[in-house]
Amino acid sequence: MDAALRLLEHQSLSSLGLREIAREVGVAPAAFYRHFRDMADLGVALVEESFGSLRALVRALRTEAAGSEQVIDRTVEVIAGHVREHRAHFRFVARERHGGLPAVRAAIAGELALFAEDLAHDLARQPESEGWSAGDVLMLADLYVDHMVMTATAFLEVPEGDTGGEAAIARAAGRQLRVIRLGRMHWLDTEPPAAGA
Amino acid sequence: MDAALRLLEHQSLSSLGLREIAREVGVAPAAFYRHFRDMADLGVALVEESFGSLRALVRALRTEAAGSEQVIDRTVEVIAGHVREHRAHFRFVARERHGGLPAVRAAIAGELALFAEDLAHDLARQPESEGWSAGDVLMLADLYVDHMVMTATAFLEVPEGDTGGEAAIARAAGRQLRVIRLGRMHWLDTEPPAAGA
DNA sequence: TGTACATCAGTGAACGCGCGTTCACTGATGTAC
DNA sequence: TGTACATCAGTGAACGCGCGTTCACTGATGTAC
Repeated sequence: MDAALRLLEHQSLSSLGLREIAREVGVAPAAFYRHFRDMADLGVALVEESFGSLRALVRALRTEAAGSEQVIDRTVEVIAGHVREHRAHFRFVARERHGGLPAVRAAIAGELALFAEDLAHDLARQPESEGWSAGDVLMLADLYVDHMVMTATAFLEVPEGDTGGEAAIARAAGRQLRVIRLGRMHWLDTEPPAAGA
Repeated sequence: MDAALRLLEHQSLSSLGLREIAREVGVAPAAFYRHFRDMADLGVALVEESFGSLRALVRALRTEAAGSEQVIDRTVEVIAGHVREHRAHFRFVARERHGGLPAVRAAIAGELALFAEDLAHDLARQPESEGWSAGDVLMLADLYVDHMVMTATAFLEVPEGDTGGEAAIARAAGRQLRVIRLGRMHWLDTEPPAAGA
């Protein structure tokens, strides 16, 4: 799996060959079958490994004081740090999210949906969500998750070690999160409190 | 190009073969070279074709009355309509945005940046942007563009003809745009008016 | 109006190559008694 | 403690196949004079 991840830095799963991986590992092609049925099988395993480290990210954010102004900067910092440390995993997920193999795509979509549900659960318990319908909380969670994905992707596009580029993305992402937070705070100003609940 | 687009519905460009395209067209493999140098060349041509129709979308949105509440629903409708009519193009762009071929990725990133700049220009002329720095307007435009991309992608994930699924995504996207719009309206409440300008 | 030439999309055969997959096998490690 | 057996990762040779690319070619269409 490490060898595959290494090779996937510069290509997508559907163009990666089983023999290529075996060569990188230094092993006969047939040895591949001792571990995976086919490439889709490998892909799903890589998705699981990738989201394992993403869950660590969620846990880290969960322990932060929620709703405060400074939590926004911490959130962006945590994402930046995780992307930096798990570059290959994030790149793999970004590539395969809309990539070629349906099984891999489905696995990623499932993990992201779980992610959004967890976040919705956390958001619902915050005082800012008083008066919000469950559907609206999930909508907000989806917006946050989408934004996190876009931010992580933006970090990936910065060449490794370019701290200036990273800082620019962090600044923009932080301001965007502030826009969303302001919108959240004023959501009930215009909507009737229990609309759609 | 039409044949390639047809074949790209179920796979990514890097796994698509030149012979496969020739077979779909009903032509000898060598005929491919009369039109494109290689697959990356084809990919870039497809990106240009795809964003040609996207520009029509921008123009359509530009003529709408800006800033009003109802423009949000119209925006989502227009995106939904364009995705429905140019499904193959959008799917191609979504796939290759982070896909395997660097030339294709670069072409897409360039088009999206142009797209965001255009939108920033439009936003800057709206009364709601009074007191905003140029950087903040571009940040907002990026947020809108990212959201449009996520929305278009979400529409793609709905099976063709599932109007119920489409409506659910349209509803969620509209509410998310309202959150962003509320945030935009209250942006200057907390920031000093000319901050960072 | 007719003729000579250029352009251009497509042909079909051929090439060498790397691919995924299969097979019976080897040898090391773990387990039961 | 020793023996017999099961498990399991890896081997290496072989297979048929489809790939990208090249080549000299054909025939239709457009253009110049």
